[in-house]
Amino acid sequence: MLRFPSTLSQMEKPIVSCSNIFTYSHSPPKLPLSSYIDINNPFHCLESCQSPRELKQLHALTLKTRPLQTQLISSKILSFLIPFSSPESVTYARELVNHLKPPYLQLHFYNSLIQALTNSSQAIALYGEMITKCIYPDTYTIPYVLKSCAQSHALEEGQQIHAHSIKFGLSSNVYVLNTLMRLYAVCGFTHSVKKLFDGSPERDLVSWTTLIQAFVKMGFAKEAIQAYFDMCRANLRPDKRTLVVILSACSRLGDLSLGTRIHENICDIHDIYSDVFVGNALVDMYMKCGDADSARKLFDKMPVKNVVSWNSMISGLVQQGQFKEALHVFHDMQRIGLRPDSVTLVAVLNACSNLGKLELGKWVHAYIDKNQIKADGFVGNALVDMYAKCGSAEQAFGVFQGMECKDVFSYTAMIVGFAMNGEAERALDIFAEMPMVGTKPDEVTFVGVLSACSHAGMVEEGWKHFEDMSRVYNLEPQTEHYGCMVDLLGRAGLISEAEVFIANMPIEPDAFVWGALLGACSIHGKVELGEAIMKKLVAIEPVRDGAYILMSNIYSSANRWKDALKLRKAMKERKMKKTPGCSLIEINGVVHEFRKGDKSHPRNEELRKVLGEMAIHLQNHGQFPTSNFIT
DNA sequence: CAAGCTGAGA
Repeated sequence: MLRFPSTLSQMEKPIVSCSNIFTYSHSPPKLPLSSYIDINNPFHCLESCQSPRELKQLHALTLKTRPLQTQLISSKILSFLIPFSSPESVTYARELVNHLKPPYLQLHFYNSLIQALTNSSQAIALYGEMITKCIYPDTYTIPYVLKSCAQSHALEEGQQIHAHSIKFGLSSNVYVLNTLMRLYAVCGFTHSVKKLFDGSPERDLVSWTTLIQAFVKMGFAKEAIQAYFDMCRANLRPDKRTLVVILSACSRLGDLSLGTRIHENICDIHDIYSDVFVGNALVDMYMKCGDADSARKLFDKMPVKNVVSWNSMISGLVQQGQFKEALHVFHDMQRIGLRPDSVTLVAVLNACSNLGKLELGKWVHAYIDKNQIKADGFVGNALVDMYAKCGSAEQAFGVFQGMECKDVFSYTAMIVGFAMNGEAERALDIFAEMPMVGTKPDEVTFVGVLSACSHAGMVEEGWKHFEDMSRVYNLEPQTEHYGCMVDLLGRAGLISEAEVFIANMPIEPDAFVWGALLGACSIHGKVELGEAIMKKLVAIEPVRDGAYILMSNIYSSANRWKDALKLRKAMKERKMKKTPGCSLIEINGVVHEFRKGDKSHPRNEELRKVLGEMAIHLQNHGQFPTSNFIT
């Protein structure tokens, strides 16, 4: 006998008075209950039930009037409930299934319920109960439950179900194949996906799409493209979903010509502008391949745009270093009244970091608080980075402390942030916390750590961390790390140590490393060594101006004006232009940009007067600017 | 008896 305590108490009340479930709309209201019920067939009232409560009343009533038919009744009610997918009806149905026994308990009840529960992690448990009751899966059960496994990354359960699919002879079904492939794809087992695909007698477009997707997800973009061509060769035409996946492979490869080719193909086959997913994938592809103009053109032509379309534009521009343009697009987005989501805000914060737009960054922070967006993960990390790069290490630290789940990126942002703002000690304190919370530093973290040591002149400490990289953390130092070490040694005046260090490098020193040593020569006035490094640097990257400038500064400080002039001339002959020195400051929301030699600022005269006074003030206190202070 | 698998942006 079923027990539904709340329902029973409901049932004791006069049911007629509380609803119209047993009546038809034209029925007179106040007749006794018995006159509405067809005693021979109480189930024909089912369709008039309008709420779970009414259904429970009918259920209770039928159980009372027909105590010998509880199983039949429950299964009838269940059949009626199945098409409704509201949470209440699912809960009720799940309870009914618990009490049913074969032959009333049918496979399709489980199938429907498992499907309805795919998002709730109960699907797997229900599948287990089904097996316990000796009801065995068919080609519908397996895909539903596997979908749930894939969603919750339940690899072990998924593998057991994989075994079931073989045991019950279902593994040649293409839906079973596709969902199995999906399971292994989300768990990162690309090899298993490929093996399943290759071993299957039947594949459809979904199988190909899933295979390509698996390759893309794990960064095998070339294999993804290869599979795409294989698919075309097998005479299958891509659909919208395949195209989205293959376009993202082009994005990752940065292969503009392939991406453009696929774009042209799409125009032949589909009306692409009707699908916002394809449009977004195209915008993203053009952006990641460096063609911002084509991306913009496509974006403008899209008849339907959503927040992802805007985000693709904004983050694409940020990635290309077009920060001001990115903020322009963001303001357009606000003008049309589209609400930014966390992805938008991350991109905007990134632009703020690079432009020093502290005010806008603060606005984003306020927006995040006001809209109860969690300042965790990407958003939290972007906030920390923004405050740090805008010079507010304290506020960066505030956000950092408030974050519930800090990952490597959070720690790295904070360490680099403190290092950049001259707080080497605090940077190293944060670094020391990492082992305590079990977060493993990565290569970038060490760039922060080493540069902190470098700026604070902590030679010993720097050496220790550099050695720990490979010894403790199993990280191979890259040229950036060698560059930091050269910088650390060089700044501290240990130039010959730095030279030995470079000579012993296991990898080829690049411009970054030689540049650091040249910088040290510039600080310590080492002309001959500088000249030797200069030659190497020009050989590695002849178009960059940095080496020329540094070297010419070395000549100038050694009063070798002729040599300095010669270098400047050589630059002119090679048509190299010096990248002008540039600084930004934001006051009351307006960014003021100053380039070397630029006199265009409206308050230029005043600024120069103040700078002159500051120079005199500094000199009176024994500080002498090393180069032209006023330019 | 009813039903399924695959898509975008940090």
